[in-house]
Order: sequence, then C-alpha cells, then structure tokens
Amino acid sequence: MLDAAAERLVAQGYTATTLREIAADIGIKAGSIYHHFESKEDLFIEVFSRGIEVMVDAFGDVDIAMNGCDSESDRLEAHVRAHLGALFEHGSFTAAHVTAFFTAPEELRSAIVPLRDDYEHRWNALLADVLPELDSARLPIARLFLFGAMNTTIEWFDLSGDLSLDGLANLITVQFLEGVHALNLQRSTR
Amino acid sequence: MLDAAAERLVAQGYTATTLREIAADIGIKAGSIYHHFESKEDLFIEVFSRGIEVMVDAFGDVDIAMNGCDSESDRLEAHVRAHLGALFEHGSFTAAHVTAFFTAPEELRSAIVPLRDDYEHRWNALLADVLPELDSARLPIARLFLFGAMNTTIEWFDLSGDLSLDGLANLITVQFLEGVHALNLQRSTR
DNA sequence: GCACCTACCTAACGTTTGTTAGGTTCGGGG
DNA sequence: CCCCGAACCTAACAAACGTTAGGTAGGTGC
Repeated sequence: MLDAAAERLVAQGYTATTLREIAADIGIKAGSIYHHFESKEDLFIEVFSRGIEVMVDAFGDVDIAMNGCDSESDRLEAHVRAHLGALFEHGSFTAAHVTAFFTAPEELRSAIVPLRDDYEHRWNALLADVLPELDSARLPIARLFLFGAMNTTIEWFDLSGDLSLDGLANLITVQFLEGVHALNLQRSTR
Repeated sequence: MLDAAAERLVAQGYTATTLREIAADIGIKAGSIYHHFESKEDLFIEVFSRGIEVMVDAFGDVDIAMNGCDSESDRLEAHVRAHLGALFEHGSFTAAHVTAFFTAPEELRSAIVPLRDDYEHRWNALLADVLPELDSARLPIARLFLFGAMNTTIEWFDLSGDLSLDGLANLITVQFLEGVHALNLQRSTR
C-alpha cells in the first residue's frame, strides 16, 4: 500500500493522487485505508519518511563499506552511487522527494523537513572531508550543485539505457569535483 | 490574470490551484475566467507557453548581442545568465516550468512539449559550438547536466543574498565547462 | 462455543471543484 | 437614442474529494 501510494505520488503529485486510486491499486476500498492511517496526510508522511530512511540507510552503508578508504574521490563516488541507487533501485519512496515533495501541503512538509535536514548535514560533513580546501561558506552551495546534478537525473536517466548507474555516478562525481577545483583555482588567481 | 495564475502555479502546483483562487487574486469571480479561456487547461497552456516564450526571447537576445564574440565560454556564460534571468527576473512564467510542469495533466504537457523541445534544440546547437570536442552522443547528457544545475537554483537561490545572478551564472558556467573538460580527459587517457 | 481483534466493506456526509446558463453593467458606433 | 459586444456576476450543476459511522467476514485465544 505504501508502495502504491509512492508510485502514484511520483506520477501525479500529492493533490492529484486520490485515496480511491491507491485503494484500487491494491484491491481494497478507500475507506479501508483509514484502518491503517488517520488521514491522507498521515499516509504520505509515512511515504516521505521511508524515502529519507532509504537514503540515510544507503549513506550509512557506504560509510561502513568505505571505512579506511584512502581515496577521497572514491568515497564521494560511492556515496553518489548510493544516492542514485536510492533514487532508482529502491521503489519510488526516494523518488517521491524529488518529484512530489513540493506538491504536498506545507503542514506535511514541515513534518518532514527535519529528516531532510539530517540527511543534508551528513552530506555537508562528507563534502567538508572530501574538499577540505573549499571555503566553508561555499560548501552548502556546492552541495546544492551536487544534489541538483543527482536529483535531476530522475527526469531523464533510463536504467535500461546504455549508461549504467555506476557510469552515471562516475560522470557526476568527476564533473562535480573538477568543477569545484576549477572554481577554487579561478578564485585564488584572480 | 496570467501573472496571478503563474504565481499560484509555482506556489501550489496545478491541481491545488483553483480557479476561484486565481479569480480572487485579481478581484473577479471564477466564472468570469471562462470569458477569456475555454477551460482551466486552456488557461495554463497559455501560462506555460509564455514561460517558453520568455526563455526563447532571452536566448535570441543573447545570440544577437554576442554575435561575433570570440570567446566561446563568454558566450555560454551569457546564455546561462539569460536563462537564470528568465527564471528569476521575468515573473513566474518560466519558474512554473521547473516547479509545476510535472504537476499538470498529461494532455496539457503534451501540448507544451514541442515548444520545450525547440528550446532544448537551441541549447544543443549552442553546446555543440562551445564544446566541439564533445562526443555528440554525450551532448544531450551534458545539456541535461547544465539544465539541472541552472534549474535547481530555483529551490535555493536568493536574489537578495550575497551572490548575484551574474556571479551565479559564472559559477555554473565554470563548474560546467571544467567538469566536461575533465570528463573528456578521463575518457581519452583511460 | 464464546469473545475478541484485525481487516475490510457499504453507504453516506459535507465540501470543493470545474463548468455552465442566463443575466447585468457599461462604453462606443451608427 | 438604440444597439451591441466585451467584461463581469449570480446561482447553480454534476462530479469527485477526504472522511466517517456502522456493519461484516475470518481467524485467534481461552
């Protein structure tokens, strides 16, 4: 049921997704949803929470697997790969954050934002490690650039195409790292 | 009235925006909208069309202004600046494309997609000029990277902050160009 | 065999939505 | 002065929405 809700959410957004549709998808009636959730809002809070959960878990797994890795760029690439994996390989929960989060009512969003912030802080810490030469004021902007690159792939990347998720992760990581290095060079030589 | 519709669209998405709200914003009643448009869908087709129009016009202006410019990277930066200008300085029409296009029903979207394609083709041609060494198969992906970087700024960039639109355009352009160069290097030395 | 709980259904409720038919106001042209 | 059309309003329509109250089937524990 959460899966069905997440898929509809990605495809249609919050308001356009009706409880009757979700119920029909899993073969029950709309009223029955209220046996499991208090409201539509409650249901989708759970959906978005799982989306964060998937991302945070993937992040944690990489942290463990890459413990002691000497190449900071390899570490970053592994995390990028994990984020893309959350987007494309673990249902629609994480994808919902990219495509439908801003279609949800504000009360719902403000319940989710703290979870989002937690995930973003982990990335800030990671980037501070990987890019120690980067001005700390520019760090959040760099993160937003990277998030932008990763998240917009959901609008065009095709899992069954020529490019693999590993390849995509490498592309994004290299493009990002070299771009940031170039910016630092430009700033220090001007 | 189109302005009001665009603003609501950006803030709330297609389904959540009601004709009664739009009407109230401009001081008329909902039914009166039908004197100007045949339907809700029709109204928002016009809104999205204007969004494309703003982008295409901005693109054309830069093409003229930069005619005979010898620096390809300056040309690209000027176009990036123009795209950001369309997003932040010309009402909510273009912004609606980034935040609300996928919240609109499919029938509406398919009416707009040809216009979108036209704009994207112009960028493909521009990037082919600026990056002649880039594999033509990678060109659409490079464009999507750049679009991702430019369009996600709408979620965080603040016009009244420290960073100016000119500065942001420079940041994005440098980061993009150097990233692509690095990828080409990586591919040819492997 | 009885009580109980979980999971579901039926049938409706009040509200809101896009939409429409018919009427009003008002300025300009013949 | 009359007419007409543009711009708007009123009042309602059917449909769809989230939500709820009350009822039912089937399994579990005692």
